[in-house]
Amino acid sequence: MSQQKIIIAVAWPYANGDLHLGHPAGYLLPADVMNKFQRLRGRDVIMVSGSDMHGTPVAVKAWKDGVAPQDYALMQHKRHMAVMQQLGLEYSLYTHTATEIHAQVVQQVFTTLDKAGYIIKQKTEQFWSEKEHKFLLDRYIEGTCPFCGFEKARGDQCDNCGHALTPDELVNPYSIFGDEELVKRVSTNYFLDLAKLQPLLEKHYADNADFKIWRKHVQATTQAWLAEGLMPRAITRDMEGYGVALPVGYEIEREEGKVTYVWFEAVTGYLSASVALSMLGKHKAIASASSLEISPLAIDEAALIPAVEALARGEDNISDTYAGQSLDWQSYWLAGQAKSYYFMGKDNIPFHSVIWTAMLLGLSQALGVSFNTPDILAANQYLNLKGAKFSKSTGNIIDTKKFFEEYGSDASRFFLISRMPENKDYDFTMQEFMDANNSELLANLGNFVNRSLVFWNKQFALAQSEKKFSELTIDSEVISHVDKAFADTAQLLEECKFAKALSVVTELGSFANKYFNDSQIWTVVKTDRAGAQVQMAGMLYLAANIARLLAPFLPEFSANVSGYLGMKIERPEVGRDDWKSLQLPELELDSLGEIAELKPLIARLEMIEEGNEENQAESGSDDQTS
RNA sequence: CGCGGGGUAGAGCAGUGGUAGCUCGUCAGGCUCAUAACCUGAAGGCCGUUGGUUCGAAUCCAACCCCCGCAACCA
Repeated sequence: MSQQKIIIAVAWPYANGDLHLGHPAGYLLPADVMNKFQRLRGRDVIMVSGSDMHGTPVAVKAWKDGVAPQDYALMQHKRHMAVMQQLGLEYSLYTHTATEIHAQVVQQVFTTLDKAGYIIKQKTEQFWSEKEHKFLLDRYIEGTCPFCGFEKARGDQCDNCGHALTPDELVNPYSIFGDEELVKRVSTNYFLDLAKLQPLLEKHYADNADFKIWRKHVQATTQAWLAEGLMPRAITRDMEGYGVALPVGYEIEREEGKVTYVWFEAVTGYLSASVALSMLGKHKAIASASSLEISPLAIDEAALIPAVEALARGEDNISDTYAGQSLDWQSYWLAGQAKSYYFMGKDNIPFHSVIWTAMLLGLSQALGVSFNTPDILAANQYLNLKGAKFSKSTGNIIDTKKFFEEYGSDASRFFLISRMPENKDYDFTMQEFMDANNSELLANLGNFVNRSLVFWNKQFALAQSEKKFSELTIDSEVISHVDKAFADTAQLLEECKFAKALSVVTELGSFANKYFNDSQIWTVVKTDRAGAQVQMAGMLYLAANIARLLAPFLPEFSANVSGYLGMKIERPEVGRDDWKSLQLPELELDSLGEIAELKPLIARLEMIEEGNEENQAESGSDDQTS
C-alpha cells in the first residue's frame, strides 16, 4: 500500500500572552499525541507550527506596555518556546511569523492568488489620525454605544452589551491615542475573493470522504459558513508596516505601510514552516542553500540563505532531528502524497476549513498542481475554569508552565487527555484533577505496574535455575487483550478520539489488575513455582505493553517502566507503518534481574488548602514587560 | 437578534430507531502481592420540556427552556 506521508499542522499561538491550560487541552496535546503515535508506528511525519507575531492584539498589548511590537512578540515567542519544550512537544519545526522565509512564502501566495484573479481591490473608508499619521483600526476608536449607551464601547464591539459595531455607529467617537479630531480617509485594500472561491470549496467538500468523520461541531461550523455565502474578505490592512509586507510590485501599498492581514499570513505559516524545514534540512545536508530547488512556488532561494542560516543556528526556533525521510516540503503538501492533520481550538475552525482551504484550492488552480488541503481537522472545544473562559484580567487562569512544573508531565497529561474537550466544553476543577490522578492513573495503571514489579523483585528476581521467559507460554487471554488494545488505540487515534484511545489503555489496566487478583499468584508461588512463573510472565508482558501503549500519551511513565524492564522503546524505521509491531512480540526478559531503585510510578496528590489553591488559580504577576 | 455546539445516574462523559452504558464517587462484601492501592456485588437515571412520526425514540421531526461559543488580554 502507498506510504502516505503525514503533516501535522498545529495552530499558531498568539504572541500576546502566556500559554494557559486551555492551550495544551485544546490543541497542543492532541497534536503531540498524534505526532508521537505516528512516529512510533513508523510513519514519515512532520509537525510544524510557530508563534503568530503580528496582529492587532499584539500591537495593542505592546503599545500599552510601551514596547515595540516586534520586541514584545519576540519575547513572548521565546516564552512560548520554553513551554513547548517543557511539555515535551516534538516539533519538526516551531518557528514564528516574523521570519524572512515566512514573508517570502506569504508574498508568493499573495502574488499567485492575485495573478489568478482571486484577489480584488476595494475601497474602504477609515478614520485617519493626523497626530499619529496612520489609519486607526476599529479597535483604536472608542465612543458611546448606540445600543446601550455604554461610554467606552470599542469601534468593533461594545463590551457592555455585546453588539458588534462599526466605528461609524459610535456616538462621540474618539481615538484611544488622545485628543484629536477624527477625520476619515479612503483607503484601498486587497480582498480575497471568497465568493469566487466558493464553488471550488463546495465541490471540494462534496467529494471529501474524510469530512464525514470530522467532529460534528466542526462540520456544522463549516457548513454554516458555506450556507450563508462567502463574501470577499480583506487581506491587507494599514498597520504602519507591522506585519508581513506586501510583495514587490505593490510599491504604493508598501510605502503606505500596508501589510497582509494577520489571518491571511498566519495560516500560510503551515506552508512557510514546511518550506523552512525543507530548506533547513537541505542546508544541513549539503551545507549550501544555493542549490535548493523549491517549487512549485517560486521562492527566491538565494535571498533566503541568511534566513536559513539563522534558522540553522536555532535561536528562535525549535527543530528536532526527526524530519522524516524526505527533505522536500512538496512531498508533504501535494495531494495524494501526504495526509494532513490540523489541530486548533474551536474559534479557529472557519479560518482553516473555509478560508485556508479556499486559499489552497485557489493556489492549486493557479499553479496547475493539487495542494493538500486539511484532511483531518480536529478542533477541540474549550477547557473552562469555574464555568468561564480563561481570562487574565480576572485571574481566572491556570498557567501551563507552572501547572506542569507543580504536578509533572504524567499527571498533567493524563488529566488533560482523559478529559479533553473534544465535543463540548469541559470545566476544570482541582478535585477532578486529583481524582483523575489518584483514582484512575495511580490506582489502575500505576498500581498494576508497581505491584507486578515489586512481586517480581520479591519472588523471582534472584531465583536460579528456572525456565527462561522466552520458554514460557503466556496465557492466551492476556495476549488477546493486548492485541485488541493495540488495534483499538490505533483506530481511535486515527480518528482523533484521544480520550477514548487513552481509556482503552486504562481498560487494559483494569484487566491486568483483575488478572493479578484472579491468579492469586501470591498463593500459587508457594506451591507451584512453575505455574506462578507463567503468571508472572503474563503480568510483565502486560506491564511492558502498557508502557508501549502509553508512549504517545504519557512518555515519562512509558520510559520509566521501560527502564525498569531494561527495554527501549525505539522509533522504528520510517516507512514501516505498523503500530502493532511496537507490541512486545515475545517476552525477552531472560536477563532481567532484580530491578534496582524501584519506586512507585505515580505520586499521590493531596488536596492542598484553600490558600494554596488560590495560588494555583492565578497566573502570577505580570513580569512580561521586561 | 442571528449562527453553531451542548443539555443522559451525585460528578465527568459514551451512546444517531429495538430491553439505558463507562469512569469517578457512595454502600456492602472479598483479597492482602500492591501507593488505604486491587477484585466482586449493590443502590442510584421517567436520557432539558411539550407535542409529533413509528409496531417501537435518548436516538428522527416541530416548538420552547437553560448552558457555552462565534465579539473581549483568550484555544
